[in-house]
Amino acid sequence: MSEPISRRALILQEAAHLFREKGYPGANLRELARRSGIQGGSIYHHFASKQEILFQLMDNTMSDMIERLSERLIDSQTPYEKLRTTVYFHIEYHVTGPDQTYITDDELRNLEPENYLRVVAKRDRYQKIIEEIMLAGKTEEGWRLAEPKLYTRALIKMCAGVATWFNPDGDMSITQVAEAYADLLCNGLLPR
Amino acid sequence: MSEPISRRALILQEAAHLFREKGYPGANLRELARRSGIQGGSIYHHFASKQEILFQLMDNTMSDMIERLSERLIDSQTPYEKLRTTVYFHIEYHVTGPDQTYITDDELRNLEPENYLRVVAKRDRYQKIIEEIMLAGKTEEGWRLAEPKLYTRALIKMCAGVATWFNPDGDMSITQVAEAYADLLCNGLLPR
DNA sequence: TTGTACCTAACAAACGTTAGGTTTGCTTCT
DNA sequence: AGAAGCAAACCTAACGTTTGTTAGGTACAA
Repeated sequence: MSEPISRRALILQEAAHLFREKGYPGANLRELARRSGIQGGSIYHHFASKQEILFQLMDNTMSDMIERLSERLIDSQTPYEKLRTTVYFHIEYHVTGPDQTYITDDELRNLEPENYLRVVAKRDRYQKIIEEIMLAGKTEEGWRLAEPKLYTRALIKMCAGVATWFNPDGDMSITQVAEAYADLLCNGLLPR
Repeated sequence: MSEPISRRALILQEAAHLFREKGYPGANLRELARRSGIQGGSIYHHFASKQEILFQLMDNTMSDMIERLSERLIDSQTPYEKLRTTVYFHIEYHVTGPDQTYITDDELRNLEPENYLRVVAKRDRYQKIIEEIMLAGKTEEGWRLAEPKLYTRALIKMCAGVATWFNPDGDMSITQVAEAYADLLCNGLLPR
């Protein structure tokens, strides 16, 4: 079945959780090591520095998001379908991997300049994918939007925000939330 | 005109800025003192601890938000007007005081249990105000929303998110952005 | 003279990081 | 098969620095 998780992967996983709990500067490597089942110093056998752990975490997540969203969009034809797919994906990805996505959305300020640029570049690529959908919707289906970039950001923020309050044991499923959010974006609050 | 700012207020202001820059655990009191024009230890003449600075910051901000939003809503009559007013206010408040609002939205995890509860209580009061508007819109104007709480959160997240990218020197004013966001919430993307 | 506002210097603890040693499992040679 | 070699994975103990916080003092205005 699934391979046994490598220690390196385990450290990254625990780091995501710990960084979300305490923030990057508030998390310490001894605690991270403990949760990963090794001693403090042994972290450095797998990573060169604390900073590298953060960078790998964020860089991996961004790559994964771009790849997975692109895959999903292949099956969608119209801009309308693509928009709904994107809303679904973005919410689902944030809710299922809340640690990774929280770090990636929120710890940019703690990246050293070089790492910062690389992660931001990937984030911009991801945004661009959604922006293109908005643009296509405008030209092909007459969507009512002046600034595609503006609404791209609105979509990203509101969908990412779901992860901060969503409760798997609550009375709404991810799909139901995604449906509701997609409806809001498409049709708005006012009656038609 | 405006009174000379008290040292205490200055420290809070600089703390908001510093905490946003580095995160609460990443910010240190000597740097905060330096920016406030005093020596490290002197912070403790004004505050009992680093934690108290964070709490005062967040608590003040939440109180201010509740008060100011309530004031603004007095002039609005219909749920429709109230919704637009809320969108305007929430965006404007986040864009004009990005340090305070960022901390308040983001540093909950670093509050000690007692402080946490008090700030969350105020945050919930703020949310409740918006939720009531959603509910009124549904019953009085037939808005299309199943879960008012759901859309309240969507509104809050997407409007707060503006502060992360808004540029006062860019080619859109706060008002223009607010207009666009309010339109999106009311009417959605699809043509009518 | 009394209290507010601040400074200086130090404390103990916690931090990221490093050096050097030990264990473990695999490969290679005889 | 068994010994020898080796690199990866990990441990232990320590380093220098930074951290929040405190104690005790000074300057000054009411």
